[in-house]
Amino acid sequence: MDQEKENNKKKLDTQDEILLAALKLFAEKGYFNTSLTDITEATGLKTTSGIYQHYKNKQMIAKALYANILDSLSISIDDIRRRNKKPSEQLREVVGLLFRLTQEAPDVMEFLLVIKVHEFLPDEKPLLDTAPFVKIIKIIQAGMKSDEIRNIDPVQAYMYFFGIINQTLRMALAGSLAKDVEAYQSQVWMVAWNAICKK
Amino acid sequence: MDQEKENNKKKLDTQDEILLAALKLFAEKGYFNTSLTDITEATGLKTTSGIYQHYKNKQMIAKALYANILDSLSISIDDIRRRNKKPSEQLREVVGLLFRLTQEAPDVMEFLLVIKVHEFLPDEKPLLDTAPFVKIIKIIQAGMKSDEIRNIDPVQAYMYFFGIINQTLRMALAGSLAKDVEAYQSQVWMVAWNAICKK
DNA sequence: GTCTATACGCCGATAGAC
DNA sequence: GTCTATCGGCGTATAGAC
Repeated sequence: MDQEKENNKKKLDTQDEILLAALKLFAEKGYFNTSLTDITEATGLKTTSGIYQHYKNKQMIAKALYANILDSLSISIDDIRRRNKKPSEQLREVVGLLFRLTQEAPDVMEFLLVIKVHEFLPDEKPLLDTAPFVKIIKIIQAGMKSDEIRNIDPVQAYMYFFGIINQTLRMALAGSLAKDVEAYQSQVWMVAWNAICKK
Repeated sequence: MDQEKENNKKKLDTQDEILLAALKLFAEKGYFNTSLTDITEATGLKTTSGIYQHYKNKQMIAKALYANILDSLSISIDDIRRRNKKPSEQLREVVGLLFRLTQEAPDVMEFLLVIKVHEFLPDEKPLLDTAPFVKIIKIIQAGMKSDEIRNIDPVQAYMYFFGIINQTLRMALAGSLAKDVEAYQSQVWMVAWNAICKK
């Protein structure tokens, strides 16, 4: 019950604190510009030694972090597919999710859209082969079957649609947009959807 | 005349050889994963000391390289604007240029599209404030005046148009496309142009 | 202008006490 | 599980001979 109070705001164990600190620092300064000392300080530990209790080395921190992000994105997409039947609605909600993440968790989106993961995790699969993106391709293919989306190469459809979406989010992350990202969402959706929808 | 022979194939002085080696390595492995030793070997020198005759430090190599790339791109765009009157034609040729560069000088495009320059050159201006991109925005604005392009925020038009173009080129660079980039050029142009053209 | 030799600092990582 | 202490290595950079 004393412990309960702790649970309310933060039941974060050290493991997750490390991950959270690393996420912020990697997004801010990049993987190579953040030392274990930086992560240590941001976590509240005194020395880097504490880190090694939880992760084998710096790379493994990044790996765990990346896996977490992809997992959670994958789960969110599953949820969206479950709640919506029409591919167009599914895609619309995925866009909503990505805009919301850009607003509320820009560090996460930085990881997904701008950080070059393969520079420090050379063994990871290409992003397109990754669970969440495979699912997005499936949505697109379903949209073609149901005649909502033009019948072209799914990868090309992805390219057109998420080209526009991702460029918007990237520019938002870079601070190149005048207004909040969310302000662009409905317009950007329309233009992107228009690039792939039937007729 | 003896010297003339040299001029034909390569009048590259050591300065440029260093830049060329650095370009290749930075594009391949990233800035932080390439040591001065790597650059030294790729240049044909024996030790890193030779490098310091030409550049103050590693960062200055990257800076010179980046400046060169932006300059040459800027000049190419000037040339395109001079040779074509209609903004749509100018934009079409810029797209042609970018596709050609992606095919023939992928390292250069890697630098422009995927490398996070600010991680190692923190004082550079944002890409959008850079000469070639200011000129592209001007083309877009001209297109609006001449009623070829929808009258929206130029930055948004840039976002839509180059969102599609750049995503295509990025995927080509990542090896995610089945065919040569050039094979996609005309289709991608049409979709991108359609996203911003009037009616 | 390129080599030899060498210095220096930082960071990642380990051993072991508490 | 966190701290103290410390090591080893790599990568940047400099001084000076050729």
